[in-house]
Amino acid sequence: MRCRAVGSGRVIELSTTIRLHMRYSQLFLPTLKETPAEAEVVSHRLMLRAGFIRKLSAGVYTYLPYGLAALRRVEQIVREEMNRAGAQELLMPMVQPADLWKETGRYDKYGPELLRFVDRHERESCLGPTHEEVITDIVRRELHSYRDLPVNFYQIQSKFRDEIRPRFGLMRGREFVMKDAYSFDVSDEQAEASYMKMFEAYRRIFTRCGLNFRAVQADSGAIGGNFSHEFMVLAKTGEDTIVVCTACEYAANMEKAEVRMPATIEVEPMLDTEKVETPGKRKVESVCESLGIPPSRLIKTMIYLADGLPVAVLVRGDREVEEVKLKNLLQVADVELADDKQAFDATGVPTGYIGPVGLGLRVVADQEVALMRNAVTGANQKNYHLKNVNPGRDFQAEAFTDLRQITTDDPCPVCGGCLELTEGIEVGHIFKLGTSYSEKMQAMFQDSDGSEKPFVMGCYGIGVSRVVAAAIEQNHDDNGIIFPVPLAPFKAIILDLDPRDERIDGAAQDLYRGLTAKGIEVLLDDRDERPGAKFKDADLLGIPYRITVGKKYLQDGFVELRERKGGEVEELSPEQLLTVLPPRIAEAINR
RNA sequence: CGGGGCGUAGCGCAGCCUGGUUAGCGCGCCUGCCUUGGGAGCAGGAGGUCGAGUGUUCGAAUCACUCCGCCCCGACCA
Repeated sequence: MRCRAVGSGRVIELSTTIRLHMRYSQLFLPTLKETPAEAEVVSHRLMLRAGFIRKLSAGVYTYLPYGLAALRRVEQIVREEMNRAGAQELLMPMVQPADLWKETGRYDKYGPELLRFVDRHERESCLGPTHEEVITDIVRRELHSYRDLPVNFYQIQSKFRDEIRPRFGLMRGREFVMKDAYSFDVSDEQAEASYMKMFEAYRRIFTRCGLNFRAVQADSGAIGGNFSHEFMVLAKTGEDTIVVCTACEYAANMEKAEVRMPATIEVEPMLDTEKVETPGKRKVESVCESLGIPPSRLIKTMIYLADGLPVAVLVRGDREVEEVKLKNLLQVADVELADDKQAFDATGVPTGYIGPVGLGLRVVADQEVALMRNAVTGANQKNYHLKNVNPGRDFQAEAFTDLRQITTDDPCPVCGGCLELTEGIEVGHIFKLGTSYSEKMQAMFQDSDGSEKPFVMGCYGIGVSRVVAAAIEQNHDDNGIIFPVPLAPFKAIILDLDPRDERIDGAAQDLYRGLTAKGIEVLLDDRDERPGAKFKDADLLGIPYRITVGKKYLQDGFVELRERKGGEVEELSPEQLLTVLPPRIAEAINR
């Protein structure tokens, strides 16, 4: 069987649709006036209040019709862009045999996040947290020739990861909807081309979703090169801190952001070391105060336990150690700041007076420390510090490298511009996998020269349900959600302020039919509620355009149009509204 | 898994410390009246194994122990 997976051939469209009742009185949309106590972050609170979701158990939620509709909006955009990029959709099983996972060694390695269980025949199984094994199995069975490549398969599916701590509603659930894609190529170069295609597709997806995001370089680790990116939505409640450059495109995870070595070196003659008494001065601040020096003249000595073994870590007094960088340098699984007792046990010196000079411990230092002249450090003796300490002359370190947290005072490592710190929500992650899975699973194809080669793989994830949460985190106000138009389940809502008044009700109904006929997804609030309740719900639900039919219509034949995200109320005749609104919505979607 | 906290009506909470009648309040829900431009008002009503179990006691929502569930903070990640 030969199949061309990518190409410009014609395709058929089978659209997935979600139907929502368009009359509020018929729609199951339970909104809440009060916030359930469990919800801490905005998106979680608003999703509960606006009737998106209800919790079944920790990290596991039911999507109610309105929430499902929002999810489908994101899915639709994802599908369109994945398809545009030449990927093909399939759907893999959620329950997977352990044997497959044992082939790659991940059955043991994956950890407790992988929910394992046995079926009635005592066969070991697991719930798929990701699908590299399954897709690689498919490909090795079905694809055998370089002529079959490249391919990229994706699915949109519920994943289960038994998270240590589910939190923030849909932001970190145990069950969540994910789009995962896997590419297979003949060579590294081709795989990189596939990667770039996905990078582009992701940019388009998140742009179309109306999100403010950045692609940040992620840990390229063993693979090397720039072939792992995380897509971060900038929002206050993000779980990661990221640094972004105000001048160029640079963005990086705080943990990984490289600090640029300062170009200028202070040239200052080295003075003789001198011991000074500093009784009771243990904090950087108090030492500096009593000696009359700025914290940048002090070398701070932190004792860490690296997989349980003590290491001294040096940074300038005004800097903070970045533990991820430290962990990577030391090549250990875990680093932890020693407490006072552990530090004393390791050095024989109370914390506050520890220093690198004559310290019988492993010492690693931040690169900046190497540039310091005549610095102050602990004297390794209670109540004493040393002045005029010089790296190289007075102590050695096994490494002088980037070990500290980047700050907004540092220049952008790419262009030298100014940096800003923001919180980010990771909504997508793409990386080049190489041949590790295909080799372990013996997934080979025959190349044009007749040789057998392992497929070169890439994998690409999007947290679809998380995108919905992120969109809300980024777009809300005190009154509720402000949906980006492309993600809004309904583009407009008509407030029928008095369904019992024939003229008002008639006008509302006419508008409803008129907009529907023009293909606008509109919600008609025909409930027997007081106006206040309707206004509140319309705001809470985040519907982009609100049309009010009330007294003003009786008086002068006008209905009101207002954008949810703010702005003026426009008074229009129903006819004007029907001509004005549809193009505006179309423009907002295609922007 | 470590640290902190919570579990009382659909939701938000009081009561518990100091044990003692029919366990309260607000919102929501039902009925009726009334009202209709930012979650109205009045009247009536339904709704509770007080998370579960064991113990202490004449008597437990209240005290003790065990378990379960949930939330928040840390290490993981879409």
